[in-house]
Amino acid sequence: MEAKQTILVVDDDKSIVELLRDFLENEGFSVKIAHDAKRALVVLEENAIHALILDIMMPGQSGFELCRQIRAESDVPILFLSARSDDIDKIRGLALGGDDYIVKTASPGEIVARVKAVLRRSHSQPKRNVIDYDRLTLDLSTREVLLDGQSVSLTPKEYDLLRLFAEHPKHVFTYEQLLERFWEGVGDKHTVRVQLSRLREKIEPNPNAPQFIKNVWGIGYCFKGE
Amino acid sequence: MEAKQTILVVDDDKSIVELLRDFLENEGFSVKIAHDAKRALVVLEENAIHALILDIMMPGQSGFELCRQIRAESDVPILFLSARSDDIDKIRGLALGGDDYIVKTASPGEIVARVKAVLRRSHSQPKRNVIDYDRLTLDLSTREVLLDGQSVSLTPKEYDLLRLFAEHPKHVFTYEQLLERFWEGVGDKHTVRVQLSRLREKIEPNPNAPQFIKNVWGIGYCFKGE
DNA sequence: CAAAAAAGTCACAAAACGATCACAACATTT
DNA sequence: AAATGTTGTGATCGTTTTGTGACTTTTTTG
Repeated sequence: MEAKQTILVVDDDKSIVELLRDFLENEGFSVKIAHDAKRALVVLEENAIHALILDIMMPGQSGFELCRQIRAESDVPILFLSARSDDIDKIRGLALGGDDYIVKTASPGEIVARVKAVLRRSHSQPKRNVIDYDRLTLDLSTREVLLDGQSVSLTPKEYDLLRLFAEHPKHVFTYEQLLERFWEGVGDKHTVRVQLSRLREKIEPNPNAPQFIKNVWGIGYCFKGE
Repeated sequence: MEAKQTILVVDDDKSIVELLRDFLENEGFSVKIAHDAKRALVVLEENAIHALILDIMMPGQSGFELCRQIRAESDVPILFLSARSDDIDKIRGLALGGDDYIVKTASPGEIVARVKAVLRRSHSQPKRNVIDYDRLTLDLSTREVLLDGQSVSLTPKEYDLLRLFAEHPKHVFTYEQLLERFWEGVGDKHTVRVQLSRLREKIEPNPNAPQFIKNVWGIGYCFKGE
């Protein structure tokens, strides 16, 4: 007794778009098409879109940039589409807010399954804006951070960093990725270290033996959520 | 049923580039051009490239060096292009990460066939980010290494070495190749031995009788994955 | 079997890396 | 404009990693 769900497919490659449209319509989805980022935003505005499939590589504005723009306003599930699966590690590292990642060579069945999976997730969990670990809690809507129930006041950069880490536990972020994301690519590893040192000072029960933000030698940092 | 694949051709010789472009476009590939290494990296960054054709001899940075740089971040198939066929023997075994080698005098048909072959190979193996042997597991995205399920902490160099070996089981790497790849060509065989000794200490169940990294007398080392 | 060459191990020093402090530059608020 | 808070840079110190030399063990060869 469900209404038809609408998926927006964004890719400049028409053959891929057609392919995906076939798969998805066969499974009972309604499909909208956009061939570039600008058009995608328009379609998104004018239709009730339940999920997006987004090509990373597109002429003009990239899928990355588009994702960021969409995320600024909406939490609609986004699936990234990439030609090469080794891109996917890089994308995960960038933590752009994609909900899943598909390789273009994936089978029709797999693609449809992934789409259904993110839809299921987004339905059952109508947006969680609190990240909760044993002792540490982030409220994403108010930017409030609690350590053992006590409010901790973080600067903007500290909070943004912590949020990225807390949203991706166990993932190793390289210095380069962090610089890319928080310092527009210009800057020094040292800057990252100092910033994280200050963050630890505030959120680590014992900053000398960090529990949450761990260093990975020669590479970068990683968040451990128990 | 497949999307257009994009090939990046890197060669300073414009006539060769044009020739290759014609061949490949005739076969339905999309072709990008770069005349030097620097430009190639930019193009690679900005486009979804499915394979590279790389001239070995180029002014400035050589094809070797470029290949190494690319391999540091990606597993995109690389075909080397050389004027003389006797160069090619030298290149093979250098373990630079090239996937095939073409002589410049090869026929259009052969070149296209080679390109298609590497593409097929790279597709059928959708690039795993976990390398799994019976007792040893590498997670390429988190750089985590497990021995019998137990986490092993490796230094950056140890991990990089292990990864190379684990990715190319049964392949014999000479001291020279290892020095070339991990020590920028400067260094001593002794350094390699010590480094591998330390690595064995950590990953070999019995370091006195190595199971994974075996020595090849007088030549170098080799990884046995059962 | 002995000598030579290659490989392995250990210990120590040099180099690279990470954490922290202090201070200056910059932005924000009042 | 002063006060306050935030962020980047330089200096310093402790830690981890890595290269080198001395020494031992193993393998090859005559």
